Amino acid sequence: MRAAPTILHLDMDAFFAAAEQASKPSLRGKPVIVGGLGPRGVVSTASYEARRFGVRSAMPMAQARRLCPNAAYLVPRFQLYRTISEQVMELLGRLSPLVEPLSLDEAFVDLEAGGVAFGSAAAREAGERLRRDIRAVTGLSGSVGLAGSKMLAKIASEQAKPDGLVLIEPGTEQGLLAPMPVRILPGVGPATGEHLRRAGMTTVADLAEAGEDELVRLLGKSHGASLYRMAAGHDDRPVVAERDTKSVSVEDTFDVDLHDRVRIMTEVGRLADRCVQRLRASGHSGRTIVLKVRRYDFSTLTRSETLRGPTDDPGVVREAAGRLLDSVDTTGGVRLLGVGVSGLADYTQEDLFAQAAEERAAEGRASGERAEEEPEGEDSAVAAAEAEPVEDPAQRRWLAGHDVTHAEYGPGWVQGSGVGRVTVRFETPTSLVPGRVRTFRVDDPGLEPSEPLPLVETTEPLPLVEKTEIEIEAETGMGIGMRTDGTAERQARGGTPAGQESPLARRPKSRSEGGGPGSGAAMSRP
DNA sequence: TCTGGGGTCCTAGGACCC
DNA sequence: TCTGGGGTCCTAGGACCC
Repeated sequence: MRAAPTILHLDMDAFFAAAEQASKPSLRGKPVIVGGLGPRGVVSTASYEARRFGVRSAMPMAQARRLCPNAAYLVPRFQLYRTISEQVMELLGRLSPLVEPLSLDEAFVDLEAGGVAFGSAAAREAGERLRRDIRAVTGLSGSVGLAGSKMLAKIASEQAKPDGLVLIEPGTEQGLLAPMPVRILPGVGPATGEHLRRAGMTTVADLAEAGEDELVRLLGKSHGASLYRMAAGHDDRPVVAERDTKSVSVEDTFDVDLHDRVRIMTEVGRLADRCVQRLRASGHSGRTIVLKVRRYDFSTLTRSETLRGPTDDPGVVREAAGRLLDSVDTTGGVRLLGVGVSGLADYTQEDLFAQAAEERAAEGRASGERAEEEPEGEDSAVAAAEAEPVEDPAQRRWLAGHDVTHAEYGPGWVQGSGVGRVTVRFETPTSLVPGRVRTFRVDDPGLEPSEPLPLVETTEPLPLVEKTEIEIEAETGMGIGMRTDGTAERQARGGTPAGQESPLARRPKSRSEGGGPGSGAAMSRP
């Protein structure tokens, strides 16, 4: 707990929905709901206009449609959000080297470490300037909390929403915290909240009065002790810039439950391949393979197997996942399947191969031999992706909200599609009035998918051009959490030999199917 | 038309080892 | 033929967060 409010928490307002409104003038001031549009989708983010109807994050989409039938329903466009996020994080980086991103739309910044503020006045000024800069660069609003600890900075930004700034003056924390409901404390979710309520504790003051021993007795040593400290306003957690990834996983919820054992095994194989692609893209291999199965009744189980050493071989992960599936009873039907890898090691098998090849090459030169190139087998995950159905113009999916360009009418976005037709609204982020709507056949030769356009007019173009593959990954729900600059990041940490190609750079431009319902939906809690 | 997808951390029991 | 006490790894599940 520091004596000055120099920990800043930034939270973008209704981030996904706001980004869509910024890029689609006809949606400004209207309810917008971003999330999975399939039968089992949930809301990722609702615009403030939609929240007035009671729509909330994590709500089933069917319920949102009942509450707010006239909203615009859009599928998330992660590449757009990621691009905006990078711009925002860049602005944060100017304040301090200590920036801790929590998600695409949220981060802590240590202003003292950046030397930009050591007292209240300077901190407030930095926060207001940041909000202005974010609006100027992205066209979006963010809320800022300033306090002497992470917990309070986050509570402050929550109070500042939307589009505001709240500074909690050190010394006032206790009085502020005491009457608040326990749920505002980090680590108190539905289960703990209910647990505490049954014990007669509903406010932070109740927790502080109960004492540490009582909370430890109720919630266990670690949870109880940390909660007691939080309730007393004590939070010394530092802002941490870099965190090591601990696991990589992918999962799919199916529109209808799967019963056929062969189909289930096929899906597990596909998930294993996708998981390995992501694992490699992140520059890791891993030892423990995890299979996740959610049954028809929503009961969820996991099975795991730890290998003797780390792998990033899709065949190995596939087989392990398959063995794990063999031990699971799937009668009754399967709603969700997932494959994950944990116990990560820093280097990919590719790197190890490359190192081994280099060593052999060195030996070869010494003995006058020529070292063999590593065979192509390493890319079987990519090969599997290539084996996906080839794009057929008649089969193109026009996802609601995605950008398109028409040869005659220019840039626009998909407003909806069905029964062989696709409806497009022709407008851009900088259109002054809502654009005109036209309907085409889904196989109209003049219609093409296109990249998101910059939200604000800039002197320099946004770096969107070279990210096509990632965009496609995002559409199919495969790109979540993947950095577009993974190689650069690793180089910055000295992890990648100079000149080595990013795994992403070799990814084929296959528009793989399977972006099922809600695939790609991620949370952006308001 | 009830409940997504990607993570993190913690607990607890059993195996195994010293 | 009573039965010690860790430490660490592995597995499974649960809570929580965005």
